[in-house]
Amino acid sequence: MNIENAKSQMRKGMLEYCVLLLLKHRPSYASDIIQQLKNAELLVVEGTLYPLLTRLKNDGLLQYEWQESTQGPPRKYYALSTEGEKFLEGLDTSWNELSNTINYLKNIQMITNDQKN
Amino acid sequence: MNIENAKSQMRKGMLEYCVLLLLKHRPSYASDIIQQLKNAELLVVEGTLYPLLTRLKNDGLLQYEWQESTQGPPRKYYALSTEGEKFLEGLDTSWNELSNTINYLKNIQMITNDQKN
DNA sequence: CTTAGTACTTTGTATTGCAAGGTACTATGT
DNA sequence: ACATAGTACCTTGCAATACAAAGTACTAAG
Repeated sequence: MNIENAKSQMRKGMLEYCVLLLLKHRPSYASDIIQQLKNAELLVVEGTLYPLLTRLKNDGLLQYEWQESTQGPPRKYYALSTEGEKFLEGLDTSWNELSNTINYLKNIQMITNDQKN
Repeated sequence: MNIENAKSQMRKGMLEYCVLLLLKHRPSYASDIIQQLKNAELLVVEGTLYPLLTRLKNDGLLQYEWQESTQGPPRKYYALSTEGEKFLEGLDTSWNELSNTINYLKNIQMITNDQKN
């Protein structure tokens, strides 16, 4: 166990949320998403992102369309579907709950001892 | 894919952090930890927590000692080791970074387009 | 001695992040 | 025409881990 592994585990599940947040803002293709996440200091690699995008598409949360590029092969632009937008709202709630829980745990000096010994 | 699974994925990796936060506050035994997390609205089951505690102990982050109970079998009280306290500080940093990243992604209206098209 | 309550443990499965390697299209230089 | 570089997409195999489910063991009460 090292701190890098722990950080990696923390990112698990959050990536999905982060990708949907990005796509809500703007339809993008995979390499662009990786670059944007890098800008946000969240490192992701291709082997992680492509299967994730495929999963989300198969679940009906994303749609895509091919677009020509002037500088290379065509790009697959992903965007949120209506269902994806609703799903993202659910993730927002989950994130808020988790965030509140952790801040609560960080701040306790004493948990009310309301269970029997 | 459903929202419950997504929430479960979000918790991945966070549980380790939450358990260490609790144990920093007060040494506890497994059933007690489950109860405390439940109070913090983070549901965990035995099959998740026991292997986690064993992992953390094998990695030298936790110590434990048996204590008699007046109401049943003896309990294994876990507490942070010195190394565990240092590790927890690292997780604090990771949490802050991840939290900042997500809040950033939630708030962007426009990511500066500093990569070429 | 059976039953209930508490506590600890193990096994098997599904999910998913990631490293590594592969395919394919376009542009450039020779 | 051909090689090389750049960009983009995709797949395979492995490791980590949350969870359901089932099992073991101790204590107390009837």
